[in-house]
Amino acid sequence: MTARVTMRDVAQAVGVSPMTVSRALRDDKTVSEKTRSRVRAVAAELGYVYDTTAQAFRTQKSGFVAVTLPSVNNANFADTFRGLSEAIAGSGMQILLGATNYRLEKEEELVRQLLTRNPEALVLTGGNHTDATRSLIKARGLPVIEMWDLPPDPLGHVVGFSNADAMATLVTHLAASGRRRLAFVGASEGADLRGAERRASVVATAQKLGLDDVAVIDAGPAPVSMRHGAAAVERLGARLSVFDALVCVSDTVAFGALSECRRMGIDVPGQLAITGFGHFDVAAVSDPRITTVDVNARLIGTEVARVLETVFSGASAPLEIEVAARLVPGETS
Amino acid sequence: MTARVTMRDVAQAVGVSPMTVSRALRDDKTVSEKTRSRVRAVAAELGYVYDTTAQAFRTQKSGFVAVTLPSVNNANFADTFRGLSEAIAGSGMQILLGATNYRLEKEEELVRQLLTRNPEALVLTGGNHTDATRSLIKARGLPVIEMWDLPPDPLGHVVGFSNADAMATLVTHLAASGRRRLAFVGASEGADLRGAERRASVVATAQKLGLDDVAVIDAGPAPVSMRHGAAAVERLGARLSVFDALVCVSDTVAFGALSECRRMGIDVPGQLAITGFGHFDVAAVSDPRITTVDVNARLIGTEVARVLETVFSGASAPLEIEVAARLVPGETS
DNA sequence: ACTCGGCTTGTTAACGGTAACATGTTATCC
DNA sequence: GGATAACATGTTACCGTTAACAAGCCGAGT
Repeated sequence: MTARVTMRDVAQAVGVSPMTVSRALRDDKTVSEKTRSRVRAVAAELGYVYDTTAQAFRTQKSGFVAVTLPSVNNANFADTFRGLSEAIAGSGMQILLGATNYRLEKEEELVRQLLTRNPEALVLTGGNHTDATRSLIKARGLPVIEMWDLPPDPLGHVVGFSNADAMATLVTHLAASGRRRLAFVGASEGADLRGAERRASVVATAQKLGLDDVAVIDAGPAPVSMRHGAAAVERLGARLSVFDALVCVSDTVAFGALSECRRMGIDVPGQLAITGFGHFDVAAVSDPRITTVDVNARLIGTEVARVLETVFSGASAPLEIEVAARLVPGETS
Repeated sequence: MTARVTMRDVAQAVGVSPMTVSRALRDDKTVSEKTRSRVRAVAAELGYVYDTTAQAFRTQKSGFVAVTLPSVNNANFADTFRGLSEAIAGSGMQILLGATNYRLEKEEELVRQLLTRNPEALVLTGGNHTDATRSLIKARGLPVIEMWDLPPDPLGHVVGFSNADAMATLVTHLAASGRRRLAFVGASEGADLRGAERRASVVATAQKLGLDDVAVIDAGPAPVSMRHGAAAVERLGARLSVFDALVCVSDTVAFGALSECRRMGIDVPGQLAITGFGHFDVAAVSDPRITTVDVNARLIGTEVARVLETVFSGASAPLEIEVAARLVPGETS
């Protein structure tokens, strides 16, 4: 294995100083066109590969944006990630991704790890963090964006929507079409915080509208999947007839519930309404189509990218961008 | 903004040399227990954050494993990613992720970019790469793993399965249950290479078994989604009756097709069989359950992690690990 | 008491770039 | 023609950490 080719080698081959090579490769306007092209050619010929690590070290700018997501295995978060990656690509920033598995302690560990890489900004999902996470971040003083939520006490910038408001709209829609006996199907207490917010909102809105008390059905630990939704309905069995609407924490759960209802011969929406959350493909394609809430996951990503651009170009005041979440009526309600 | 806290500061506060701090923080056994704990305490007190960039630079080991996936927005690849991340977490390696959007040129650009970060290993999806990508990688001489395929001429290690064999099994299964007029629903030519392999295998196997010539139905550019599957069936309309089986490139497409069939009142599997690929949740939960092929996406990830461990502990010969893909009969065939 | 070896700590230089400043070189103007 | 500006390139030092080697200290063995 031959030693790696550095700028020094390229410089020597061209007959200039390493500094000139550095400038030529970075499109610094002070190098002559002639020199630049010679440097480029020689660099390619020698198989020179730029060392971003060295650059990051010297300039103290890593070129990284650290991002934490609860899970990549979720079409919504994956959409956000994609929107963010694609929109940020042009700026030369690279994403350093970590998954928290819906756990704040894992998030803390992750943030700790990510910070050692000197990211130039930090993007977190949600507005809930351990105290240690919060102080770590504050001490570091780097730009932070919280997304997917509208935290009451944000760490910095925010790009999100109100899970509570979105759910309230959904419950109001159900009430308007005559549903009164709601059950909320979601993850067990604790883990999924946005899910918990949705649950609380369903309970509160139902109360406000004078509906029956909402039954809370535990579909298992977060992240709850299609299988969990199906299993929850299966476990309910005949007791299902007590309800006239299942409000599910996400479209995946709703789809699982819907499929199981079909197997059990329950008429949706005749006997039972089912709603989801997230506007996943499965909700739009399934038969019947599932009533859901479009949270514009991809847009959240691109908006985060826009905030980052603003921040990197030297912005000051924390931005708070609210992304519209809108009801998407389907055939299950 | 106060200047960042470095090892020098910690050293000064403790009254030792930076070297001792370095050793203490890295669990070098040559520091005394007393010194180590003092260093730890002071570091925490001062809010010292280890600088991995500097370490990576000095040691010429980045601690990164570069990974390219066609898309994160695909439950299979997301599973692989998750399996890999979780299995690799203990080794202290961090994943640097990039998405190719199913395009080899994008892969090349990505590899080029990732290499500037000095990854210690490179994990690529599939065995197809541009010539430039291949030579870039070979020149660098770092460990490579190709996954999700069994390339005839691998760059290094391999963890995958034969898309062709898996599809052949599926077609054989259809033939055995009397289906003879197959249509393959997949992405347009060119983009999705594993999809193309599957298509070729369906065509070849049908021929070998003496079935009718397979119709190839273009559902759109990769990645093909549920919506694409539904739209393709909708476009076919009455012409659908020509076939007795739709072999779809993935479960998402199959689910879209299935849903549209239901809307159109087509009896599945009575009039038409539908098969998918990938063993996504949606295939297992939908009613009817979709016949599919389980490719063990998560296992691919964990196996890749195992290969990496082997490589980092100084292995030599290229490993080729074949992951079993198995038929999962459902209710749609 | 003296030597030797093991344990713990310190010193030096370097990893590959680039900011800041210095210097050389060529046009431009009166 | 000489001064001045505009452009092109070079020099120096440093970013934070650690490998390699040097050195101090202490107890055991003779």
